[in-house]
Amino acid sequence: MSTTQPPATAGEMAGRYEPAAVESEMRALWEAAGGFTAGGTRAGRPTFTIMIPPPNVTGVLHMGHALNGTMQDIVARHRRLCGFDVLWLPGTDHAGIATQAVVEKKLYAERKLTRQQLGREAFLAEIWAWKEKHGNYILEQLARLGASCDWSRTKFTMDPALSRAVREAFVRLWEKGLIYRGARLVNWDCLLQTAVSDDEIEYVPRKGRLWQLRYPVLRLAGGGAPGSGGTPTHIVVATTRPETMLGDTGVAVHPDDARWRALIGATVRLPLLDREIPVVADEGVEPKFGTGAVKVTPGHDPADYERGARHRLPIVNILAKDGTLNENAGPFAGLPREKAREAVVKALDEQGLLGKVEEIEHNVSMSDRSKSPIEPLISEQWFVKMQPLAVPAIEAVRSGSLRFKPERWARVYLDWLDHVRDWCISRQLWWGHRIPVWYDEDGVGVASREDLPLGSPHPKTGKPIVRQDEDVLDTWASSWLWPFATLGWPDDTPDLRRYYPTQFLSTASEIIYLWVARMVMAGHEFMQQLPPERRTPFATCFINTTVLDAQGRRMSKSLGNGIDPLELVAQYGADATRFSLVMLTKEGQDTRFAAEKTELGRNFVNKLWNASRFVLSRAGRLPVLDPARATALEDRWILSRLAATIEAAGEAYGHYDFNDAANLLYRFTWNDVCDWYVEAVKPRLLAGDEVAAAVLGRVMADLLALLHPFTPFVTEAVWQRLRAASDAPLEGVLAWARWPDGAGLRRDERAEADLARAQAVLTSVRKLRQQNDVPDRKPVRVTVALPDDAAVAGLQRAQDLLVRLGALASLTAARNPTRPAGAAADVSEGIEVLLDLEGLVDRAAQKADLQRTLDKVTKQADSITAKLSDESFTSRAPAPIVARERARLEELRAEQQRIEGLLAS
RNA sequence: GGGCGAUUGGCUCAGCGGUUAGAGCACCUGCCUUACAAGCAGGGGGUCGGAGGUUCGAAUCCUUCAUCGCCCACCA
Repeated sequence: MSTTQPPATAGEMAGRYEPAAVESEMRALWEAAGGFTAGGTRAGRPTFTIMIPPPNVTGVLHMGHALNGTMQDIVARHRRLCGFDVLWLPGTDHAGIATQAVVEKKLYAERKLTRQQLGREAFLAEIWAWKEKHGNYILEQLARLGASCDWSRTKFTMDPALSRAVREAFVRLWEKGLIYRGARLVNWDCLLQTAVSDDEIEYVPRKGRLWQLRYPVLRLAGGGAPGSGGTPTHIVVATTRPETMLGDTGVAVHPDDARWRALIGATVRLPLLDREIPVVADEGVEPKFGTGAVKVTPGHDPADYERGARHRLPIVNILAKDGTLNENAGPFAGLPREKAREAVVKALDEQGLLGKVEEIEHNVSMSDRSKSPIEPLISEQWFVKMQPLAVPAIEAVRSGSLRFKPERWARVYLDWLDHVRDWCISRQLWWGHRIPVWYDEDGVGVASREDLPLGSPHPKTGKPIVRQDEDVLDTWASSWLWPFATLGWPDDTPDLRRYYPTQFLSTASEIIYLWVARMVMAGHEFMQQLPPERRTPFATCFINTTVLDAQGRRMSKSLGNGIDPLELVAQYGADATRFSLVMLTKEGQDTRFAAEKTELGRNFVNKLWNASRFVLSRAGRLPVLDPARATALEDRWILSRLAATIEAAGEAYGHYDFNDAANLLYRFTWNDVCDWYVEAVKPRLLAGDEVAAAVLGRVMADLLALLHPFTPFVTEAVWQRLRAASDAPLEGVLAWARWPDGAGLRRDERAEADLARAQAVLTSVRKLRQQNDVPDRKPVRVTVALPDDAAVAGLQRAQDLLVRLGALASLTAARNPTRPAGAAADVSEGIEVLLDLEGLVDRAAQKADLQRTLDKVTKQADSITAKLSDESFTSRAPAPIVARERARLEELRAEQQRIEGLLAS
């Protein structure tokens, strides 16, 4: 084998932008320049803070993260360019259940060990070891997308400082009486053996059965015998979970239901256990469903729990924590719930107490985490009273200290807060913040900021402490403190004072309840040293769109339809991935995405790269622009367009309208700069024209800054090259440069109109060339007829440009020029363009084309004529609108005449 | 059962009361023009889901229907 020099890649040879090398080079450049650490030399400036929604430590970057990270980075980079001291703080969430599950699985796969076998301490050590090894993976992935986070301030929800904050918050709430422990019906995950919150369950439609069970009536309300007066001897209830009948403590019917009214107040016998239970009247029963009679199982159904409470029915719990039936299930004790269901049905059937059985589709509640069915179960849990915390969180939106974008999400937020329920914060897990409550021998609990060693005296009772609560806190009990706990709270740190509250939170709609609302509550509850409007943890909550697959389905692991953002980065580049996402993502609108769509961004980045390559290689030194010397039409035009673009882009960025900003910059870059300006100026540039070079230098520098938030790598790379070639005093690193201020630029309406007219003429010329098989570079004599003197003058100002770009032998412009015989003709915008072909014209194609234009114009003219002859329009529409229609009609008439003239000749 | 969103060229989406409804992709034609074929030039194609209404004027506002999607809700 012979060794050879690595050849230039095919891509480089062909002028293709190759992102991989540039990206790592630029990251190194930023790193060398000090990285994106907040404060430092910018300590004197106004701050702009973004807290990353901490992804799970177990996480792997998916499209949602990529989109969210891109949005935050766009804002961070834009604000940095605008001169702010930007802190974008990164970090990860310990994600209790998810992480514990990952490590448990690994432990079992590798060493056939369960966590119980290992014991609490050793198991936690395993998780920490896992976290140290893999915990930063997702942040590293984000960095590859270009995220300009302050990596020196990276936080983790179980860092000692954050853990301290969690404990402080718990104790404060405890002291205010907002934390209580109680036996409540919770959503029990039998697989993970923990409670999960309402927000962590989902309803999945499943095929099931609706069984009718017959409970014998023992005696009527007044003590009458069953069946007397024609009353039913049995009450028939319908259920999808027959095994829960073992926990029934009543039967409910609607008070107005004629079928059962006679049984209200009666006592019935609960079969199998021979318990006597009452029949109660409850408005909440839907007579039309099932049999109209509902078994009431307060221990195992949330609706029944409340119904039972209304009628003071006792609660019987028949389930153990692992999902098997307990001693209250009598003969069925010890059976797993599925087996118990069969056994109960069989037993009832044997006693002739089973009624109709129907196949139905119904919603089954499933645990988000384990995907196993949720069993509502009474258990002792810790709760936070939410009502008092919700009040200021509602006020935050009402007063405008918190804004949602799109605004409609505010209602979702408010609706939830209006009906907020107490938050079950205890989890029967090991991985998480252990509940800081200690008990004495009588079981009297106390919350404490400091650990209470076993044997030490209980601060209230004085009796020795015997144990700490076994449970840990819900993960959200740490992440709701994220906006300030990451800055050092509860200590009064300089960071906390400087960077709280934050300005921008970007997240997904799914966690408005779980996270956003709770952070606002926490901000108002725990940051009371600040005035109320400054307690709100973020000024804007930006809700991202959902990235769907090409068929419009959610991307999910189980469907396998997800796209790995890093594969896009590898294939198309980080800039291309980011830019494509922004171009395809309109605020508030879900996005259908397929990998190929990244070509959009890749092509754009490539275009930008090549345009700059051309300028930098052909222009020589780029002098500082003196706007006074930029007198050529194309120069005045592009500078005017630049002025307009800076203004519009600034506006769009400021309003977080990223899609608008990207579209606008795309068009300016591709159409205005590349298609027109660079083409117009090529000969000048190659001839060493300094003004053209200076204009290009200015346009490029400003454009790179405008695009930098979207495509940081390529813009930085070009900036570095531009800086080396330019006499302008450009900052050393684009990432910390200044946002274009438009100095020396102004809108030039006349230049824009002149150029638009020239573009129309040129398009006609090119069209005629193609129609008549005239090669692009063969010089042609062109005559243009224009509607008025102003247009004629305007076209004359564009003469040089037209001759150059259109390869014209001559250009004649007048209102009514002499028309050369045998010319090819085109009419558009009231401008008639004639190409002198000395009779070599394809008459048929010509006529067909002109006829089509004429039809269109005639149709429009007719519709305006009708409009103008309508009295109600002319009298009621605003005068300027009517005048505009009149003017438009005149133009159309003139155009009609021109075309008719051409068709007649 | 409520709430929200969507329905615009073949596809994916902009436009959200006022001239001729736009873009990218795809398509047709001609071009390897020394920045870019991941490109250049030119072109064709939609009356804006259906029906009603408001208005001088509606893709844009209102009502209603249809279809699709998301969220919330204790129909056992």
